[in-house]
Amino acid sequence: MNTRDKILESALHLFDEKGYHQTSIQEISEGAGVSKGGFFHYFPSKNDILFALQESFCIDSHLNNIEKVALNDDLSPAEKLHKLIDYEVYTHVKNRPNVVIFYHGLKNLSEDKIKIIKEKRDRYEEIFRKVIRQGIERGDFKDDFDINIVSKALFGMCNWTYMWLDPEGPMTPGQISDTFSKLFIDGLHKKREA
Amino acid sequence: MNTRDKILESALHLFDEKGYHQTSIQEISEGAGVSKGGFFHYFPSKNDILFALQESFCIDSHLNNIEKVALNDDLSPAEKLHKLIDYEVYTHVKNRPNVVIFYHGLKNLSEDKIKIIKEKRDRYEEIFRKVIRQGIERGDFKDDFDINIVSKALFGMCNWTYMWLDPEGPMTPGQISDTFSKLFIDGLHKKREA
Amino acid sequence: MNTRDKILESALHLFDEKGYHQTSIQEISEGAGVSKGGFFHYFPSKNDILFALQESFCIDSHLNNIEKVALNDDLSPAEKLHKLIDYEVYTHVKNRPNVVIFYHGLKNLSEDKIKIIKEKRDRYEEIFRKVIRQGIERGDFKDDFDINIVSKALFGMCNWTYMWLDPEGPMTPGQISDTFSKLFIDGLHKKREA
Amino acid sequence: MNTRDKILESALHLFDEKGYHQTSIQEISEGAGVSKGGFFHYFPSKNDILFALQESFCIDSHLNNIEKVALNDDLSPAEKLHKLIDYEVYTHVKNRPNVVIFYHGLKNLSEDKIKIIKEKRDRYEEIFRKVIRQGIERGDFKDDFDINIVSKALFGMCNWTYMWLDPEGPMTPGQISDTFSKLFIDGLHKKREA
DNA sequence: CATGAATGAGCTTTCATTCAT
DNA sequence: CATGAATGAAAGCTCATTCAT
Repeated sequence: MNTRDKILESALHLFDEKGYHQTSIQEISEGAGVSKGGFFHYFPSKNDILFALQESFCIDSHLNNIEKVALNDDLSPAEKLHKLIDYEVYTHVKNRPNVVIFYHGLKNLSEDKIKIIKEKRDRYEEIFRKVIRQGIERGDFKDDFDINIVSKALFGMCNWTYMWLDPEGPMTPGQISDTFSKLFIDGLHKKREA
Repeated sequence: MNTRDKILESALHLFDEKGYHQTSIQEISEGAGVSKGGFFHYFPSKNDILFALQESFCIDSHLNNIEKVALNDDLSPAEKLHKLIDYEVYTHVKNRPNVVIFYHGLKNLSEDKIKIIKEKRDRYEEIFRKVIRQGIERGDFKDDFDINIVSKALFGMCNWTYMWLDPEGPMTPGQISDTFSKLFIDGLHKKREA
Repeated sequence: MNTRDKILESALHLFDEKGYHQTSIQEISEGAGVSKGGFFHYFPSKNDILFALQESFCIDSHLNNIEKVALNDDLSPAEKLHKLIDYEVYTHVKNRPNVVIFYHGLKNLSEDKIKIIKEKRDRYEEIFRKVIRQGIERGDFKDDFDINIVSKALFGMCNWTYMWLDPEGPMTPGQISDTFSKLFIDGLHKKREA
Repeated sequence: MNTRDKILESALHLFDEKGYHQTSIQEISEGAGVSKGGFFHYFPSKNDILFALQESFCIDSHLNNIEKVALNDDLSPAEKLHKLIDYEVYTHVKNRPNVVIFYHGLKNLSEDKIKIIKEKRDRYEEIFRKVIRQGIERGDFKDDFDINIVSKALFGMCNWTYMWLDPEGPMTPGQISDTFSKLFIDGLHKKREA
């Protein structure tokens, strides 16, 4: 691994553990085995490394992955949603540090960088909303919901995992996303009237 | 309002806006109309004010309020849950600054203080879990769920609101908690087989 | 002398000796017998102390002093000029550090502060120009000169002293300003044709 | 232009614009189109480039040029002085950056280098003093002046131009040196008694 | 010749905290 | 009670310089 990546990795874990502002460049450098001056050889400022981390995580590959699911019309909306929830929970568990930074480091970026990240985030959410919309239009899902609130509910359920889920613990992402899916999709489905 | 409370309020809003570490005692003092030296008359350290805020929010009144609902056996588990979700969303919207500090300021406290807060938080969650358990035992709710995951899903849905809900915006807490309740409780209910 | 003044004095002499940028706040503080933190108790930034020095020197008392000479019509323009040159040289020799900062520290100030200082400087020069103009109008001085160039020549002659005059050396300000006056005023006077 | 000269030129203009200490080797290198490492191939340290600039300007050609004037005995002392003042003002206007560095960069050199430069500067001034001495000895100039003060007055007048003269402005060096010459030489001449 | 990675010392500034008054 | 002077540690960052390639 090259020095630049060592610095990125060191920063990633420290930002996750202690937060952006509580992490000093001193610590990042030490963690990467470089001098403080060395840090600035690769990143013009502390803020830039935060942005680099945001970008490296919220890469388009994630968007592509979920888009592929959303466009696969061999699947029903409910099945799509199940897969998306799987993907979401799995990604969160496997990339906890990135997720924490993604959601809580945003406010430490400059206006224009925030805009860039927020746009990507919104394109991401839109894919979920679209699938829910499909389910409603097909008559599978209840039609008296505000799609926006529903999607926020879904993201809350999934994203909150980083607050309580111990990646070293016994629960697997699969168990969790199964429960989430059943709960959420059943909640969404129209009741089958007797 | 006495000086101590003025300091607490000033700190509360600054911690919410800028975060604990990004807020200086200088600013807190100015916001409260005291000198920097004055601050230390009321709180032995910056950290103590954070703890004071945590305690003042997670006071037992909240616990009492939701316990009263949980113990009111005129209500079915589903009805109880609806009321609890209402309470949760409403509390979050009306006390956003406290909530933010409650969830994200925790890591800035010392070990022993963290323990005190976490215990209260767990007693709170236990009330929700108990109601869900009642619903399962009564045969209303599905019985193939891990209660812990279900309650985490519920809290995620509700707590995440502070990440997206604009208290000045057009959506009312009522709208949101209604959607959340319907979604969640329907998801929980056993399907009525045809 | 109070702490603030000690800091100002320490800075004044260091800025003179080594220049603004080559002087660290560390050194200023040490020279004043304060901690580095103490410096910032009195001045919000390094730049502010430079401005404070500029202002404390280019106070209006200087302007008033030379204006009094310029307006005293018991004196001929030549006599006024002699007195002004005396004042100029004397002030420069007695306040060398201030003068150096006044002329060479200007570029380190922010735009708006530069403007404030430059205005005062121009009001100062205008008084000299006015006296020269009087001499021309009275027919004492040559009338084929650009007053602006003449006044710049005068200031060059006088101000350059800080580059070569050793205040501890044997030459007195009086000697120097006498030579300057005779040289300059004779050069200005119309030749008495034979 | 070879790389070494490109570096020198880049440094010259940056030192003039921003001062020696405010200019980084980074900037000099960029301005010259070399890498930072490349800089150190041509100059062992930042200070050496300053000295190189001093030397390259205060080269002996200037000394030779004015010496030629001083030794040309077809000219009267007054005529010599006029030509010297012309040369001085013209050189200053055409080489402002060098002049600034020459006068204000001196303090950033080491003791021994300062000595070398100061000696050259003094040989330069001595030529002016010699011409003034000739004028006195020939009975043209007043004999009650300290030659040293007079020559400093002359240099002050001429050198100060870099503080106020805009090379892009409307005034030509010729206009200025004419005024300076008339002013100074008339001031120096004995009055023609009626 | 030339590069750019890497260093270490130093800079300005912030800030929680102490303490004499 | 309350102030504000004063401190010391640490922060983010700059920069001249060295050196392996």
